[in-house]
Amino acid sequence: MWWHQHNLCFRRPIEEDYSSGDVEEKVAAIAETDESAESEGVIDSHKRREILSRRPSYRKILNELSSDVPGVPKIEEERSEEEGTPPSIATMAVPTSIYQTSTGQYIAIAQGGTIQISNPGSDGVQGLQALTMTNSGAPPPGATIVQYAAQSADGTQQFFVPGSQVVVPAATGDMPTYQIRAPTAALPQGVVMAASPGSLHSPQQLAEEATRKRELRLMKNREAAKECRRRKKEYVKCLESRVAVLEVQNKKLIEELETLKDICSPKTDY
DNA sequence: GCAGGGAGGCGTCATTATTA
DNA sequence: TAATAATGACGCCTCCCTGC
Repeated sequence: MWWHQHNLCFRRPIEEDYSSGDVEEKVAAIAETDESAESEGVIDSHKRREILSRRPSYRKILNELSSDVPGVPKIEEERSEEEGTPPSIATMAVPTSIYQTSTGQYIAIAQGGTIQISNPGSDGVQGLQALTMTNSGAPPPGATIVQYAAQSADGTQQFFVPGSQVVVPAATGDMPTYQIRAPTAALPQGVVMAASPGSLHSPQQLAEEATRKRELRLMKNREAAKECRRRKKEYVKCLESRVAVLEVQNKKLIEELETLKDICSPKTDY
């Protein structure tokens, strides 16, 4: 079976170095080699073991198990509704720009103008808050008013924006409102200007950029670790259920074998 | 109530796998 | 091949159970 091929060995020796890709092809090729080798009595078991001990992905394992076994749920690429993802996030576009606020929140501006806010401590996309961009009212030339229904915004956030853009607080209405615009006029108090990576000069700016990148990387890895643990739990559940099924099958086969033995071995009456 | 231990989750780092 | 995602390992924390 497939999981026997992988031998559930997730950690390969460090000194071993494989190039990525085509595990299945290599396994199949080795299997063919084994068939021909059996006649010669030579099996390259070491090479086979090396390739088969490659650490698999839980997602890949479970998806392939699912294709083999009907009824086994597949791991979806994105989280399902069990995670409580709002419907608007389900169709979330890929962020093209990610900014960080002074309070640590991350703002992703996707293609099409969709804006999401993510809290670093939040659980994945659950922390994302959908924003809407409007041009209502009479914004200054070149300005876009950003309205968002933040649940915990204090209205005093400062956004780090790459390039020469700034985010200007513009309270118009009940919701906190910001404007992203070029600093053609004098900057209001509290507005933060951030240079683009290409124009960073001072060590302080470089350090801030490095810190931002690190925070972003940690946040992504944090979410990845959560997702990985969720997949691992699902994978273990899948294996446990498969063990139960196979035990039942094994028991039935043993019973069937005993029945056939009784039928095929006539009693000798002397 | 309290100490101790096991289980489970989380964040981070290092490493490996995958993708563009 | 570089960038990114995925995952193992480790340490820490919290919760729950058990024995005293």
